[in-house]
Amino acid sequence: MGRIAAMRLKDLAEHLGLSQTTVSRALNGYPEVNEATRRRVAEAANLLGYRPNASALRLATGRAGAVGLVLRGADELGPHMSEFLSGVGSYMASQEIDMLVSTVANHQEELAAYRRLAASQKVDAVILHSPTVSDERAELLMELKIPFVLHGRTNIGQPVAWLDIDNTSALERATSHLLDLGHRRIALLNGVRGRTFAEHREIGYRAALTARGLNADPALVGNSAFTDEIAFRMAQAMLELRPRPTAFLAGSMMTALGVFRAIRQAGLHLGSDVSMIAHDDVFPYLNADNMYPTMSTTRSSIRQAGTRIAELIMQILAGKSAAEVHELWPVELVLRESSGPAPRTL
Amino acid sequence: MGRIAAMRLKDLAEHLGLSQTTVSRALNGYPEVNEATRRRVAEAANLLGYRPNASALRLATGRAGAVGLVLRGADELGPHMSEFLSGVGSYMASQEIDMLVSTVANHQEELAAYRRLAASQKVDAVILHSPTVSDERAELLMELKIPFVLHGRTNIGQPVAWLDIDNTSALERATSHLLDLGHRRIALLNGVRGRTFAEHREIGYRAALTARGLNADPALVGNSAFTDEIAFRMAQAMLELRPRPTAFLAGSMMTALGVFRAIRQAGLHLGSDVSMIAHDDVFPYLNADNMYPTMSTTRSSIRQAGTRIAELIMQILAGKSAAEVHELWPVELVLRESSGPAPRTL
DNA sequence: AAAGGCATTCAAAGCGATTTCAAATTTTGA
DNA sequence: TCAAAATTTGAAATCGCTTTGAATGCCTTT
Repeated sequence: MGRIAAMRLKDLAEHLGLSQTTVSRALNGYPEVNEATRRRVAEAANLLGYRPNASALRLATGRAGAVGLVLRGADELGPHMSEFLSGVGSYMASQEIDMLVSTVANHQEELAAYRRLAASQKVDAVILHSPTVSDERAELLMELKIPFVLHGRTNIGQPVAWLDIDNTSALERATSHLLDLGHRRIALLNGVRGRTFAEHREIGYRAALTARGLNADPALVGNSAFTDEIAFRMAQAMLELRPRPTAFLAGSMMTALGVFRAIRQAGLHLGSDVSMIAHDDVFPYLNADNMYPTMSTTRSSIRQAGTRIAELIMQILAGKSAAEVHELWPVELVLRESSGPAPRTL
Repeated sequence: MGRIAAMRLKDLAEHLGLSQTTVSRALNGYPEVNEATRRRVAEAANLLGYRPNASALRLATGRAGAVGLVLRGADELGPHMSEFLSGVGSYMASQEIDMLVSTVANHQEELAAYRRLAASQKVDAVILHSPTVSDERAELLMELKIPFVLHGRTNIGQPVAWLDIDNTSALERATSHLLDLGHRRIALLNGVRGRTFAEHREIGYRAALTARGLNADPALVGNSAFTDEIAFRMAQAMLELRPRPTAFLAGSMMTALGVFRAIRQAGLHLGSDVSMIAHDDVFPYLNADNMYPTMSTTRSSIRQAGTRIAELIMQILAGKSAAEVHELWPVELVLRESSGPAPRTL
């Protein structure tokens, strides 16, 4: 109610006995203003805590000073997303750009949300994530002419700015390593079907198998969201197969926790009876090095990706062409205790 | 660059052969407009995808249409926060209110961030979280006259709108239950010192002990952030004490994972050699029921709290007095396999 | 001494909405 | 039938900023 009336440019100008024009210019670093005046203005502004009204500034400049992020299902704001977000945020904060986070219930609503963002001009750009192989949202954003950077990759007609990690190569190397250790029945707990990253991972997995003349057993490939519970169930079922898998490729650390539990419940030992390599997005609160046994991982910091994507967004907004913004990050393979030689007997 | 020129009120008005005034009124449901015209306007607006420019609307109405959330450390955007946020978001989305998330490096920056939000009028209200017993940020927000709802409680001179869970009672009941089971050396892995919720939990813990004529052993009380790694180290150290603790109260599910690992590494069994009751904020991807053994918990959905706080914010903005907005939520005690009778011998 | 140039400053016109106040039209009532 | 009231519309002011174009004063230059 009794909101304090924030100081306006006009007030500041009157206080200084100057015109709004001059004060505005002084604060925004325009050259045509006397150095002495500029200092005087800056000092007063600082002292009185003046900051331009954001809405007015946006209206006048036409820039929203914000980037949007639409999350599907509200659950999508899980550990991956929050880690990614804080990466984005740490850079955006330094640029005084706001992050506008909205959540929607489903695909249709998501498309509607982008249309709304475009029409109401609330954001200058958008970060698009978890793309499918041919992503409708990306097409819509192109059509709406709202700049965006994609976290991941997709195949639509036009060039798109993106940053992705090399999932194919990561899984090919992880799988090859397990094959080197003598494993022949290797389970893949992958992300949901249709997502580009999941497809890429499966390609890498199959490539490694094929290179040894092996075929993937469909019973050993699961697609699902990355929660410990689903992973537990899938791993449990797979461990009941005969011959059972001797190794698991887990799509995330949450998945790894579930698999781990299934292994233990089956009375088996991780690292000897069964091996596991998990993908690690590097969560500060869940460290592969501190697990017991320590977890072998394919590792890539999703937070760093967020920070970099924020930088790329700024480049796009500065006029760089989307066709020139592509980054494919390599993924480390870090071997620890959870991956060992295949057991002699099953 | 070649941003598509979004349709303006003026364009829409011209298209309809009406004045901006009438169109604006028609869209905003003012009574003094002919029903036929209103329908015609609504139809055209819908067809042409018109939405008011957010900045202009905000400037004209003086309402920002957004609530702010400042996160300290960017790490603060961990699993708790993201779960809370998606609770907030799900309600805010239904009200067409944006969430403005910013991250800061430390306490000083956080205070500065609030001053900035106030001066630039980017938000109508703020959600304050993780308060200390006497929270400086709350005082600042009062001073800045920026409405807010606190997630947790604090003690400053003036009345503050808040929603909190009953941490004291939760820990008192959990501790009492362990005492009933015969445990006498019960470790408390609490949140960082100074935070209200951590103090409240310790009060509950001590109250239960005192009721049995026992004293808390300082060596069995740890204060830290809720990560599996720190919890692992603390639990490990405590398990080396003689006599060692026979039960743990874990502050979060992440903490529980670390304690669990320490127990296993010490060659002990959870549920028989050592008991544990963990606080569960209800993460969809980490379920106490699906752990092995299943985890006894004090449970309260942090997501639901977020949703409710969003509602409370809207009430505050609608003019409800902060003094009338207080909610203390009970916490469930859910007993599962991880808490059992104290072992006979140590 | 007049003119041109430079450094500063300012008045006023946007930006795209809402809202006040007045005008035009229709309806009502006597 | 005509004034008064009710209904419906519109012109213009306003929100707080940026930015254009003009104005001011002071040096130089010729």
